[in-house]
Amino acid sequence: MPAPRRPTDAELAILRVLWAQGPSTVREVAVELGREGAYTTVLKLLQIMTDKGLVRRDESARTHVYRAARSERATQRQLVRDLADRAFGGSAARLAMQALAARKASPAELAELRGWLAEREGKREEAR
Amino acid sequence: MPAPRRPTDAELAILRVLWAQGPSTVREVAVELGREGAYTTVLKLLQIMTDKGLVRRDESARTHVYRAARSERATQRQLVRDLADRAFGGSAARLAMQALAARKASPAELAELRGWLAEREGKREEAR
DNA sequence: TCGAAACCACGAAGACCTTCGCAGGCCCGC
DNA sequence: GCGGGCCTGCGAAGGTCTTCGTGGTTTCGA
Repeated sequence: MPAPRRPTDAELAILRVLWAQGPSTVREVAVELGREGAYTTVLKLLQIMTDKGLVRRDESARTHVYRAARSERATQRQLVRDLADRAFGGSAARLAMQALAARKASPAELAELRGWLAEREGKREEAR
Repeated sequence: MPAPRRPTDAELAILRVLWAQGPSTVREVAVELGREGAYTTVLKLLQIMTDKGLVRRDESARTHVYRAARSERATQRQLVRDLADRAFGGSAARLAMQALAARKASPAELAELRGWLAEREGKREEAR
């Protein structure tokens, strides 16, 4: 694969449904998106995404079933890296700080983040 | 302003030059981008960005001077919020953690981040 | 069996992005 | 004064993204 292009907005919306619901038919995706009326639009997008390798299609049944080709985490990491490069001089840490400044995080999330940092700190200590 | 659309890749590249160098002419931007040969492309982009309100143009001299309309931080926050909504269910904290996992941060950056978190912790303590 | 419903493929339309060539105006050095 | 160089505006070409209509096929129930 020659460097997977970053998913577009519409593609990402579909991927989110697939990640949340698991393998789904066109109709299931359309319903979840609240776009049941635009069935063929969703279908076309899924066809394009299949060509791009963003999703895989199971054609064994008459009604095809689609699933995301890459995991949510892997895609998130790609998007984050991309944004870091385009707008933060490649620095993920600066991106992280702007993220926390841009939007309030719940106490639970902050605690998780602190824990994550503490663990990393521990590893650095070990390495000495 | 009716919600400024997210800058495209080419626009962001130009904005980065303007943030780094301050108000600049088309040529200065083109040179910094290493695209002096594509002068009119840069010019066109700046004209479009002026129409969109992404940059402001000083036409008092024959050679126009452009400057970013919004600060780097404000734009970064917008982009981060956008990405959080599109790919992280709106959670900035999860975005931040993925960012740190996706790309190594320098010790200095990690220290800064820890300090930032500690400060926030302090504020929460005060608030009690 | 037959018609409606559901499904897929395809193509085209319209919007945006990016690129670049060309034309016209201004300014400076010779 | 004039030619070359630099500047801007304009428009069009080519690509991608998103939307949707049409048409053909399969399936299922009355």
